[in-house]
Amino acid sequence: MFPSFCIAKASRRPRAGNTRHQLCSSPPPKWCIRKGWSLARCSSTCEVTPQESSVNLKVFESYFVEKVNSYLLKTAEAIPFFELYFFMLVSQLNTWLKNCLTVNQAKQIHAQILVNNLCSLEPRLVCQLVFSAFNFSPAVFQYVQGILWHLQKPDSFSWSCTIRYFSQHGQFKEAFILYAQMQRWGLCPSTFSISSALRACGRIGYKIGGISIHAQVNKYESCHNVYVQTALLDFYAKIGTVENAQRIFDEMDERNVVTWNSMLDGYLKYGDLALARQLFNEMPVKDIVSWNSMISGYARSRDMHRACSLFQQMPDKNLASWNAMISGFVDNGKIDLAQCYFDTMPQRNNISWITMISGYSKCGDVDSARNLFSLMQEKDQLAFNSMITCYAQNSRPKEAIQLFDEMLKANFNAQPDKMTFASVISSCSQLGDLRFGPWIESCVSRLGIEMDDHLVTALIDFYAKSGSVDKAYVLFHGLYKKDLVAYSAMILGFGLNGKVSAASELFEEMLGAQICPNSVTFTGILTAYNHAGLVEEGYQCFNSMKKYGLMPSTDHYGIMVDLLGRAGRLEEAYDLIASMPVKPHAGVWGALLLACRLHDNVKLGEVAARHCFNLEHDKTGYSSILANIYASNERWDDAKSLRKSVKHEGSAKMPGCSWIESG
DNA sequence: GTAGGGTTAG
Repeated sequence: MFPSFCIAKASRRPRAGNTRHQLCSSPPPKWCIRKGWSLARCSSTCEVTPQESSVNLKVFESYFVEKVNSYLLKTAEAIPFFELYFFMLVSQLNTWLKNCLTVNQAKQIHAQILVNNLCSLEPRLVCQLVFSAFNFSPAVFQYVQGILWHLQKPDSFSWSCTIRYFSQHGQFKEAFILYAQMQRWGLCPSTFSISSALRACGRIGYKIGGISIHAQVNKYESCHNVYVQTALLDFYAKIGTVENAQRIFDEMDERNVVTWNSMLDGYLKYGDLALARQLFNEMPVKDIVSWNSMISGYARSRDMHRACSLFQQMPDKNLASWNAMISGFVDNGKIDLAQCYFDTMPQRNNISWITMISGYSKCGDVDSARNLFSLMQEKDQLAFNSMITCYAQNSRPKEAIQLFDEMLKANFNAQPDKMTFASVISSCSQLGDLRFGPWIESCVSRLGIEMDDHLVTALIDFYAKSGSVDKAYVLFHGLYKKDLVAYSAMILGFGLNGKVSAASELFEEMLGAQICPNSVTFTGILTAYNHAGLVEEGYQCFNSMKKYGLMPSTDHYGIMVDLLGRAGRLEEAYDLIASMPVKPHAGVWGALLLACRLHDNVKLGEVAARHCFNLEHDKTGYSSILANIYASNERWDDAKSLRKSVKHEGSAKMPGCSWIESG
């Protein structure tokens, strides 16, 4: 509970002769107790439940009550107690602020700040709110913004702190909005609000924002400040205009190691490794960041040899150095070496674990990923996200959703965010059950997740794959920016739902919007033609892939084989498989086998089935199709002996489970 | 105060 009574600055002089107010009358009053001497509990103004107990204040409070009662008339002795109480109250509020975790708690503490007229604590509250590790939902942002707007005294420091905190906690858009608003309040931005806002613009690639700040910087004296100049340099390096970064770098009177590092990072992002290495060699002082940046630069360009060499040469290594190496091995498909470094490193943090988990996820080793995840001591939001993503991307949607449930129950440090939902929604679309729709939407609104284009695209895929293509299209229309992924999802959605003309129109629209299709887009459009049985259009589309610099994948061949096969062009389908530059997987031969079943072709059916048998351990489905082909051709003996041999191998078909019976 | 290492959608 909050302290049982309120303290406020005396707003008017108390009436003379009233002993109750004698305490405040002389010397000139500083504070008085509003609710009288009985210290009766104020109508409970607040029910904050801070993490730390308020025992000290409570102890003091009872002591105070006792003292006040016994010294009721001895004004001079009561006042020091009273002031002390006030300071304790402030310190208690500070403690609570430190532990304030939710907007609700913040609102309650804020109410107490206002009621006690302790407005000097408001900036603290703002900073604490944004500094806390809890989720930065739009509600928090709005609340913080509200406090800043209504500060009794516009305070540049609170604004700057808030901008910096938002910028440091990945809330870049918010940081920039606050930066812009700050100036509407007539506050001159400090050098560190400028650099924070620039950082925010650089991170989200908000070019206009950063360039405006650059233009504005000249208005202030800050244009010669090394931090501001470094932030500007870094901004241009991040958005990829290295020439501008270079110009700022050249014109700087004073450079520190961060300036050099930012320039180095610019070269590395730009992909000019030789220039980066030259700068690295020229640096007057290298710190650990310089070494780490250079190592990850090499790792990103798949030069693990040079990365290793630098790693061995560097005078001091920190966690980031080891993590950069692990990440490099993971990105280069060397999970064993990554594991080796992971085992060797002197200390690990969550980044090390998460890098390994995502590494195993990328190579499809879900069990190893799960094993690492379960060994993690403190699972944070990103750890849950990486494991959920691992399940989602490795076709284990049920486990993804199960883990999401655990995450909701687990703890406060791991609240789902939009990245979590991207994978959760993806899992739901794999399950293709429309009933997940309302569940997703209620979770999203309950947790205050902002629906960005990324999430909406995942939802488009979900609704399209669950059969609600109209809803998907409505969402598609509402997208802020329709990108390649969104178009591909929608085209596939139309394709799966048999809307071939809509798919092909959308494909044209996408080309008109200068968006270059990739292999997923072609999967979508080919699926559409396949569903409609449009062989010629399919062929044309398949052949046009080269025009976009794309090699048809095994999946694309599979769709074409299916399309040709269903149309009865079995020989052609077989020739297409024979012409494949890569080895066809069982899906491709399976498509031909199915087509042979459809058209009762024993000769090709046997060939296709033989390939399927060689490629897949579980032969039951394929042999069942082949047996059916035999039966249709009245080759009862062959059908019988095939079924018998499969039974003999101990993998008898589970009754009613064959995917072919329904297909 | 600035910089480096990790998790999203088709």
